[in-house]
Amino acid sequence: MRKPIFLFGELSLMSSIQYTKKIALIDCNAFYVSCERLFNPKIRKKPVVVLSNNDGCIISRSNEAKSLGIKMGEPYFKAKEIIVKNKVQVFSSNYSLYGDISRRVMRTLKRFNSDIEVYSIDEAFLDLSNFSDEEVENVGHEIRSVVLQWTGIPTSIGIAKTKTLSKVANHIAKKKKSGVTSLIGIENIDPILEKVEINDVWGVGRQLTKFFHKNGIYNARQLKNKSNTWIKKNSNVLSSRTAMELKGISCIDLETTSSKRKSCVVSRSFGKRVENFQELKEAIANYCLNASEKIRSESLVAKSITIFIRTSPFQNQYGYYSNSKTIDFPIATNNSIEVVKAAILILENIFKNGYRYQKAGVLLSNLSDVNDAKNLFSSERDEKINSLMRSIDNTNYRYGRATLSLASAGVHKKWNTKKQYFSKIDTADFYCLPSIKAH
DNA sequence: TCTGGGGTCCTAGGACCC
DNA sequence: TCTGGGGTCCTAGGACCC
Repeated sequence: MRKPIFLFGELSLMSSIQYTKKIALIDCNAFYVSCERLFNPKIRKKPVVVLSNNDGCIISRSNEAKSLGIKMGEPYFKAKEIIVKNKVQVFSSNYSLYGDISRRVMRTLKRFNSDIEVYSIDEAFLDLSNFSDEEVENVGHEIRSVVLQWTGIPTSIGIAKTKTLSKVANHIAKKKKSGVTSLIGIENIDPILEKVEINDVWGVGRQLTKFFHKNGIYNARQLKNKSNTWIKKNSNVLSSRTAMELKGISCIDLETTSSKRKSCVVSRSFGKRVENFQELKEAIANYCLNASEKIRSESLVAKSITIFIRTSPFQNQYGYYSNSKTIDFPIATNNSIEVVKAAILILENIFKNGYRYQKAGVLLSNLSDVNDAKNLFSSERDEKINSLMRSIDNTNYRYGRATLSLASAGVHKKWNTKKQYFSKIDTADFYCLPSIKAH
């Protein structure tokens, strides 16, 4: 839950009774690259990049790769020349590895305070309000060295009074060798905020940057000092929140309890363009199996399903087509068979012949807890299907995904994602343990 | 030839109602 | 022929995040 934004009168009242919060943002440096390096010491000092699914874009870069001018999010084929010339090590992404290392990092952080918000796979906010102004920076250094020692992952840590300011602090920490920056106890942070470009502020994306530039706001200090009335009138409540947070007034709370998700998407770009209906159907069926399994594992059921398909937005010579459709299930479900059935029905509806499809996906939405969703109509048949789903899940958990599947999901999977540079490291696999040769 | 995937929240505008 | 105004709810799409 977010706190309301304080209006003028309340402001002085609130600040007089509010104790100073201290929020740390811990961010893993070049996280995916760091994970690959853990298991491959030879690439420690070398330029390394990790690619997105389908080996499409560059989504993680080591410092050495950054200084070669390789950009975040850049398509791989565009950077290939620099990569080859400089012998940059390239990896396809290995999300189960990164997820596993991430959990280890978060577990380590929890030892410092259980009030933690795991914000993303490589970031967490930690409440350090219990420490004094004087000691909090040292605590940051302590966290950093313990995480490095226990997990091998280097981090940057920013500490400040609000989440947005701790993001700013983190941004500064990234450029420092010590890797830790605290803005706690600094009377006037304007000179610091002045050096932070407006597009580097958390919550300010491309569109807002354009808007702020048009209105003469180029850095974080300028936004901070802009009147709240002006911001609310000319922008929106989110910008207003950001500005308040820059002023040191916390508007975005730490969310320490993980809430249930509201939607679940599984979508992929194809390794090869797909033109025929049968293959598209197989792909969609596979995504449905993944999505249903995922929500089953979280005890959720979906009321709605959306299917979308599209051709490449970058290659218009073949004609662009994109379409999606949503339908509701009669009764909320997480049953793979029902989900696949509904999906194919939609696909038949939106599929058009003669296009080279590049991507497709399924979205399960209007999710609710399976126990809340139990209704009067559940029958013996439902129980049987549920127990079938459970045994499929258990089998697949034990013997690997796709051990049990549906016929509609196909076997050839010509459309499957490209993963040319996969590191094949599996932390749950005995055979992936580094070996030590005995004499 | 080759351009990721998975989320959340906000808002404008349409549908509907009285 | 002339055809209100205001409220609520829902949804699609946009913007943002990593």
